[in-house]
Amino acid sequence: MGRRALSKIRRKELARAAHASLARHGMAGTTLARVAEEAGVSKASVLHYFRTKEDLLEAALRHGNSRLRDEVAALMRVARNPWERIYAVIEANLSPRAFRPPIAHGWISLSAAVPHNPQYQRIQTVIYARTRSNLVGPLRALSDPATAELMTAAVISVIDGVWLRCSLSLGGMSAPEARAQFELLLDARFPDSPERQAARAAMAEACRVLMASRGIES
Amino acid sequence: MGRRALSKIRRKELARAAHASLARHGMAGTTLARVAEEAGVSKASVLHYFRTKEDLLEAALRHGNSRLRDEVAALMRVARNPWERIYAVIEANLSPRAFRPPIAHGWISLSAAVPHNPQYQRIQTVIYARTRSNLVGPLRALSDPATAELMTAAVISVIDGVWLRCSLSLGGMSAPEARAQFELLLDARFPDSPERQAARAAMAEACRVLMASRGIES
DNA sequence: GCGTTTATTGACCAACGGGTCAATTTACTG
DNA sequence: CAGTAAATTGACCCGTTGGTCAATAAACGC
Repeated sequence: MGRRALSKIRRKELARAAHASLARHGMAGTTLARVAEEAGVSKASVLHYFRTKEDLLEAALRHGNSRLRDEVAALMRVARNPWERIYAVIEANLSPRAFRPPIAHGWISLSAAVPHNPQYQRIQTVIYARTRSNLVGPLRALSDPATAELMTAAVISVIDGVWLRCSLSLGGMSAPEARAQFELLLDARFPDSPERQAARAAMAEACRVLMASRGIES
Repeated sequence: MGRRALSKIRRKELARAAHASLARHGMAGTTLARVAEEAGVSKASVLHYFRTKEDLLEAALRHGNSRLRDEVAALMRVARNPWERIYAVIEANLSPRAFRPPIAHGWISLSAAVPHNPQYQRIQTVIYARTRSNLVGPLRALSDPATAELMTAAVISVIDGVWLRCSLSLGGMSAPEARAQFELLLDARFPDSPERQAARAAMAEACRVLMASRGIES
């Protein structure tokens, strides 16, 4: 095994460990020692692969987001029309793999750090732009540009809102509850047409299949 | 001046200082020394009024929320019908006094700490329950119970979403943009009736008057 | 096999954070 | 005024944390 490949693997594993620690213990509780323990290496080793803690957390942020991004990408590849693309984004954000209190908590912890770290801010901007792009495209196909923009912003707000609520574990925001909110929001401009119903069912099923194939239960 | 009253005042001032530090420097950057500096006292004095840092931050959380609560309460007293009560909640959450990146940042910072502190969790639960109650009441008067519940949850999600976006200062979520999202959401179940239009205008004006009377510019 | 990277680690360090304490000053009470 | 309680603070303590370093072990190229 090449040293180069090993290095990549170690970095990935450390990013995963950092993300796990972030999810379980939050930003304050995520120390180099804990990440090292989680990864089963020494603290000095962590610093060997990441010069600073900020670098490590940045990798953790990218790692955590990559899971969601892959989820969205997988469903987007399955989607065949605008409605399916919209539901691909929604279902990916509610998939049992991602929509869980610890994951949401890690996400919020990093969001809280964004104003103090330009690098985090850049990453967040990219994430935001991608989600926006994924939504505004299909919505433009279904409505006028202004409506598409507004609906996109509103859908993103609801995503952030339900994720925040999920991270707090208060009243335990569940995926079905969240789904109902998205339906309500979409109702504001779109009738529940057969195409929309079919797309909703198709993407929910696609998400279920993807989860089941990975052995993840909802 | 009684010692008792002085103590109350000092605690309030320290809570304010802690909240200000939280808004400016986030949770990690909020140290006892910084709060002391912000309040113009020594670090030991801070510990004299709050046995522990957790106590201090709890007070800061209550303080920050009390401003929003007072805002909502003031507008709710002005409101005379269900629609006005709904817009009272929305406008209070978008008032220039509260809807600002630093304030939102402080709020998110504390939200990130909620899973690690039962006391914070309890406070958040109360805040959530109050907002919910403020919304579900008027909504029940305008629709069936199930719709009222769902719309309440969705409005809260949008509130949290726009606040989170506001705290990130990405794309700079503005109050008008946020307002448009609430309008869109409400459109899902309610026509833009004359009553609704009148209430919207009335509460926006009431909020403006309240702000102006305090010398706060939007 | 040999020299040179690279990985890994324990030991160590300086900075900092929360929290304690004793001492001094200030304000109330009788 | 005297005495007591509260306020205020500087000095100090100690655990933790991010980060450094030199030493050792492993892996690679030749």
